[in-house]
Amino acid sequence: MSEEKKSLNFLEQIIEEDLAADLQRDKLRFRFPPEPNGYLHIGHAASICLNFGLGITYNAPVNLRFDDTNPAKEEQEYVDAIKKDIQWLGFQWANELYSSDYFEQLYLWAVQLIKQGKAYVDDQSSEAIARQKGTPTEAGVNSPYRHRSVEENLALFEQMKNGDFEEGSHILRAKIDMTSPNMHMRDPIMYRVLNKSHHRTGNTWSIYPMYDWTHGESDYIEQISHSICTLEFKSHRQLYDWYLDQVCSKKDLRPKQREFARRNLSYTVMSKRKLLQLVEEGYVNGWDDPRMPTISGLRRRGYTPESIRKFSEVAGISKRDNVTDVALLEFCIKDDLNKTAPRVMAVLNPIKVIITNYPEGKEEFIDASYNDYSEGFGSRQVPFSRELFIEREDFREEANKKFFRLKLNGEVRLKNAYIIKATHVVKDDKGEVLEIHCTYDKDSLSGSGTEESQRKVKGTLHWVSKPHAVKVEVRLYDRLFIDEAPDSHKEKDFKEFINPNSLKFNNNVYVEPSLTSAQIGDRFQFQRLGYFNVDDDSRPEHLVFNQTVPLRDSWAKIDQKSENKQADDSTINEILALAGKYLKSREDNERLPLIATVFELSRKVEINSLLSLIQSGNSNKEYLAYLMILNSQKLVVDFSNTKYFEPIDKFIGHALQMNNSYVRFQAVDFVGKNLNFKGNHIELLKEMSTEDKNTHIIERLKQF
RNA sequence: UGGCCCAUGGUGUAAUGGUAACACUCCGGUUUUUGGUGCCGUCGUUCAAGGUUCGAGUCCUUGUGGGCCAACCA
Repeated sequence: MSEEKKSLNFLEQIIEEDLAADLQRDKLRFRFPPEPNGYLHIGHAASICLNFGLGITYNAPVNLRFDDTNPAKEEQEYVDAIKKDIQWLGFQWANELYSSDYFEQLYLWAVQLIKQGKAYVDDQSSEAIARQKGTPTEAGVNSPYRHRSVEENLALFEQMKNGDFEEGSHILRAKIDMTSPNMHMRDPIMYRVLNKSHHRTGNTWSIYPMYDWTHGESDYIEQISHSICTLEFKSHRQLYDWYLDQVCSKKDLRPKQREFARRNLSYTVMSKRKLLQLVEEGYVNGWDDPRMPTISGLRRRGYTPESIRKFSEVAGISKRDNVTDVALLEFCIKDDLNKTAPRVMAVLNPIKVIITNYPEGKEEFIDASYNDYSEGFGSRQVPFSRELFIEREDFREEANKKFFRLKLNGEVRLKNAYIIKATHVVKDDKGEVLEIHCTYDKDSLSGSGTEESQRKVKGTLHWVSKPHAVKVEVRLYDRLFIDEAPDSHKEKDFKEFINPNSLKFNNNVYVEPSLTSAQIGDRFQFQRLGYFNVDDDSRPEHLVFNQTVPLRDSWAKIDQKSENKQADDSTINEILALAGKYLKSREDNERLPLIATVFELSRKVEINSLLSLIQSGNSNKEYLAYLMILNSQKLVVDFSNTKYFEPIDKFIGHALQMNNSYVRFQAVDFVGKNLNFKGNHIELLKEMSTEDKNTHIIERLKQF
């Protein structure tokens, strides 16, 4: 019975307050106002899901309004792409509208303002106007044309409209206040002369209205109750309201602008200008390149509309600057596809297996479910024969018992098929394995119900029958940038952080024959590998798959660790627990013995074990533990060796900026003991030496 | 010599004066014919200092830090 009360974001709260005050529910109306000068991206999805979501929860209309007041940048191509993306996301607008629909009304209102002495034509150059405008800290001065007569203004504006003037020679300005602390109130431009053809109005106009003059009035015309935009428009609100004051009648609804923070995603850029740069300069193959954070790129990559809507929902809405971890987006698509994608088998890096006791020329068709754990997926027939492909990574001649896969004299289950045992290998002259010879247990067929089929074998491999296999192309993607926030570095161009390995082609992939009927856009889980979809470039004779996102691979982590490292694990876990206690304890007399124990234990830890950990740690506890281990190693390890220096240096850089003062102290202490780490963080350390909140840190910094 | 906005875990968001919560990430454990999924668990000085209050993440003041504002762009 108890219904979970979902908390409202601050915009929903504003709406609820308005409803509680005097706004009638049926007056609620929203809009999504893209400028058709680029493609929609995942940041826009936040706004789309917000506005259209509001429309759904309040059963209110949502208009799609193209903000097309600048004919120089806007194109029909973008209009079409934007409409397609919104529909694909699953939303339907009440009306498709254009700011340019209101050019006539806007013009009439402008004339009215001139007549009221609230707008004037300025003949100065843009440079002169900019100079008079002042700066955020200095007031502007009035234009010499500010006090023209109404008649003269009317005549000039008429000439502007008739196309009698050159571009840039005249503008219409609102007469507000050149000394306002808000730059937007310093006689803002309402109209400029632009002798350009517009994608909708053609050559009817040679004057075009500016954003501020257009947006609020368009909201008013459409009777939008809540005009939601991003935070950089906050300072425009005063002007938005001023313009509204000029035309709003008491009996009509007066729109309200409210702002929220735009959504940023780690390891990518989100501004249209930068995305356009990536497209135009060939860093990616178009707006819908699967590496792009555009809606069209994500769609081509294999993302579902549901996953993007879910992402927008869980990422939330607020007014704080943010960089959302791309892992959250990846979680959303994996979560969706895990429930919806059929499982099939594909081998990305094939090696041949010959089952020596399987009759030559024999083939059988095994009924394999598309999803073992969920109803309704159905099944298909998968061919099995004497020669198969498995992944090269799934075989080792020798391996320890943590390796659950195929090794010589070891047994493994072939998914949906038989248990096989590797007997020997055939190699080329370079010693590379060409064939793995195996025997199979003919009574062990999956699902046959025999005692042999129920045997527990530790590993299960995916496979493809060699004579039946279909060769396809697979495209593997990695993040486009190697830096978490590539455009946050003031001194550096964001393109310096482009990942050179963001796209890999693999033309030597074998898939099961059922996939020959796959259509463009179809999504699958390639068993044990990841989620893939059929790319737009795919043809029946040459199938192309995109890797949407890989499956979690916990083996990769285990495999990286040596035997030594695994022995270290328990020690490190112990230290981690102690570090947790340390953070929790309130008294120094609790902490001191903890430190002593940690240092004692730390000497047992090998530096190599630590290296892989420090690159993934992110909690205070982990940072503190790893720093204490590092601090105990001074005598044993040569930190100047670049193999150690680089990862540790990066780690220290992060640690110095952590909120927790114990973490910062340990990091500073480490630098103090190992001065070669000072170089890259010198600015930060200088700043800390005067400004850190913690006096112990400042004291420690004074020592070096 | 400015105006405005923001500050809660590694990340993103809740808590609407009354026990700081949820999700992701990370790290453990467990289940498993996907080393996937699922399930369980570990990890917090609410930026600082004052003030108001029986009680402050929340209200006030002052700092500090970050962001936005000087296109004939939106």
